[in-house]
Amino acid sequence: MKKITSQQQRVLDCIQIYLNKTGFPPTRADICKELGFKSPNSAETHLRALEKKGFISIESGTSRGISIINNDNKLTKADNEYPVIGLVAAGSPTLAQENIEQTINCPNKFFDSDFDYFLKVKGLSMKDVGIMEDDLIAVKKTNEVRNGDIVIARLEDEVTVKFFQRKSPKIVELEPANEDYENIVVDLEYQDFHIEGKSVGLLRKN
Amino acid sequence: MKKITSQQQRVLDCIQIYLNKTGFPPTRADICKELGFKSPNSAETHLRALEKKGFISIESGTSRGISIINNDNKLTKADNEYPVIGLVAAGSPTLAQENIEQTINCPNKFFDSDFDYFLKVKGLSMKDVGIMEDDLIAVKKTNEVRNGDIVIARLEDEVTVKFFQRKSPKIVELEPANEDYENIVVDLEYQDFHIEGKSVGLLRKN
DNA sequence: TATTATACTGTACATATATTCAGTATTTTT
DNA sequence: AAAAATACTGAATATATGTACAGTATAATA
Repeated sequence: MKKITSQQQRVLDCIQIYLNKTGFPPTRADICKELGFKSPNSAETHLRALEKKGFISIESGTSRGISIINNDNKLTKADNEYPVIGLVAAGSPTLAQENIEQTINCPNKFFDSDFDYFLKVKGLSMKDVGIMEDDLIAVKKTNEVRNGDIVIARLEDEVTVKFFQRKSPKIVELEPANEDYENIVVDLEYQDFHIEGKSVGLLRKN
Repeated sequence: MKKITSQQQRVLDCIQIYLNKTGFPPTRADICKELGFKSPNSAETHLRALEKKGFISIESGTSRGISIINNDNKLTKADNEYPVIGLVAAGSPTLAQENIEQTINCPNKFFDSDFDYFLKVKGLSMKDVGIMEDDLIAVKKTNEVRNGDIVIARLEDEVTVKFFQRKSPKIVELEPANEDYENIVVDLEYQDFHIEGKSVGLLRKN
């Protein structure tokens, strides 16, 4: 099996998550929507690369004709095995094999909304709302968030958990829940900013 | 679940077999080809009937947007319904029917220790360790607790969640995690005191 | 008995979708 | 240094597909 690139891994994860959520594979457009691509050909070329490397098979001329081949990896466990991903200082919290610390067996409808993975929290920037170090946040992958939502956001190469506040069409503010931390003002025009998802619940083991 | 007809069962089986074989659901035409129908509407009407009866779900306007709804709780044998008990100011958190607000389906080995019920938290006396109002504490019923454990204790008629500290054979201190609250010193000789259990985890829905 | 559900055929069409072509740019490999 | 792979945008198109409409016929139900 040839080496997979990080972007190709994101596409592969996207397919698996879509499958878990809906029961059928995504279209090229679905992948674009999920990962922020603007052309269906972006998804297409990634799919062809994944097919060439043996990670998926594609049925030609068939809508949603994608199937994941190597099902012995941890992503394709039983429906209710959720990966736990460490909140690393740099890079996105991808579902890449090396980022999965463990998996947790959890009912699919455990929280009020469905969700995609658990994120292990580092730091105390949200301690005033009871999010402590090593807590597990149930994250729903989406970029449809509202003001006041607790979001998992990537700013440049750093991933953080903060309150989301849209100040203007081009300005977003990330607000911590800890007086020792400052608000982060994001200028969407000049900074690389992406919403990974939002918190739909929390789990703590002690 | 309503009764399924033999033809509808054939269609349902066809979908499952197609899924196992290809990894994605069939189209109407695929079903027709497999079962010998000559009109896609034959498949369509069967699908609508299966949807109406709750066997499948169909995503409107979506190619191959069929997913089989499996209510097989045989896979989730290790799951259990755990009661959620409100933390009332007076009285013990008993498992009496009238105290159970709801139940939550949760794997038995969800937390590091087994547990007996969820306690819904009132107040903010433990906010500095991230236990907020309406959080659900997983409680293990026991009176074997150690210093520093988060315990659910009853003092006279009041139930609270606090840190446990044994000061002497007859003196116990209950310590909040909130500077606005005072430590509670308990004299076991003169006060009615009982350990209901200890916290082994926490669950929050938002 | 009237009505609804089941079980089809057959045609038609809007749109969902795969896929090709034309570009640009960067990185990796040979 | 050249070639190949990666990583995209954007437009265009053939076709794959869901789905509505028009019928026919039988069985189950109220």
